[in-house]
Amino acid sequence: MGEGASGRPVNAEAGKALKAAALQLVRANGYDNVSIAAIAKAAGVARQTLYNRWATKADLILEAVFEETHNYAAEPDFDTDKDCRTLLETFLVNVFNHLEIDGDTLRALIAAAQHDSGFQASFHAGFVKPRERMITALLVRAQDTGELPSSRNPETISTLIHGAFWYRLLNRGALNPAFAREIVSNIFD
Amino acid sequence: MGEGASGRPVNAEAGKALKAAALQLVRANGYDNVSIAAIAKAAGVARQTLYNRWATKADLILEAVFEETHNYAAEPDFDTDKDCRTLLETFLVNVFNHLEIDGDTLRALIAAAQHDSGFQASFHAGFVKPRERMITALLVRAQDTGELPSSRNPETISTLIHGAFWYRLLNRGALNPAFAREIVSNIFD
DNA sequence: TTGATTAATAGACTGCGGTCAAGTAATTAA
DNA sequence: TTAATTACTTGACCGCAGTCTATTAATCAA
Repeated sequence: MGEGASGRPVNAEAGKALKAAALQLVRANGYDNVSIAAIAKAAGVARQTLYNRWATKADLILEAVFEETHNYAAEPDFDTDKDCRTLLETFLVNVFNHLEIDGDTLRALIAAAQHDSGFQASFHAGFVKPRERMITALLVRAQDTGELPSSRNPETISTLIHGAFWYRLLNRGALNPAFAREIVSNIFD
Repeated sequence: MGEGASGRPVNAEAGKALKAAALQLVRANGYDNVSIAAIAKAAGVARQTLYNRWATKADLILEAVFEETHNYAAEPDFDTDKDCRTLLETFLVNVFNHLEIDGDTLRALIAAAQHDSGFQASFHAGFVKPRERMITALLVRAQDTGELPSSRNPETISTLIHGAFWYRLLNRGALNPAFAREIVSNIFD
């Protein structure tokens, strides 16, 4: 057993090239206008190599587009003396901002999750659940500081917040700072 | 000009048969497991006849599944002396109930709207917008009766309510009376 | 060097949604 | 009866996601 047991070693470059090509093509042309074949061709790799690494197109795009998202500005900064209300609002503004780049892709991934329960599971684990936890944690903290009545249920409020965001996204409504402010105001006022 | 100008008349039976077959097959097997060809075959009609009437599979299913929904229990009953809070809660419970039949189909239609802007438009006009208006009207009434502070924005609250519902639906969470109660409680308490 | 093992390639294949074009059937007007 | 018009049928066609199989390439162990 052990790591590199035997056999031809995996070409790490191929995986990187596929993710890079997928990212570039999808952002340029939109999820539905980019074929698996085109991504493989742009990466200079056989189509089947792609399927060796990811089960579906959606799995590849999820990883390609959102592994870089983990880096910049995902988690809200807990180590400030700002109040939770402000923390939440700026967090939402940041998320909404990023969606100007990847909003269309995210819409396509949510759609893909609806007819592929395998992808649904990884999408939920890799995207949905972590964001739910961030907001819930922030709300719990708001209860600690007394900004939010302890009678409210943080999970439910988290659902309300994410729901508003998904609803606007999927119906192509505006996701701007004003909307972030309005959500926050409805939670805290 | 005028109605039946000339030419072979439309066979109304064909349209009905297609909707009936679509309804039955989709509820039995799920949206993604029913092909256009299967629906046409079950209706005893050519595939092209289907495309004479509807632009896409989604358009047909939307009409087939939700024309009967217009009938039973869509609008909340405004002519009672119940308070708006109760009205909203029972309305939500009714909607959630119906989703035990057509929830999967609705998920598929929301997904379809994400990669077809033509269908997106008709789905929004025929399904999304009417329901938004129902809830908004109910909330305005709640402000009239004083149940809801007039400082709140009914449109935003409507988005929060629908969003929570969509979020649960798309993430396959439970849509039960307890959730309806929790939503209402977060709006009115 | 030889074998076993695993990766990568190439290409055929399936089923799907949707389009297109040619032919046939049913109706109205002349 | 004939011509025009419109609906319906039939079957070919396209591009796509995903599967399958046979072949070739790279590595380790004997």
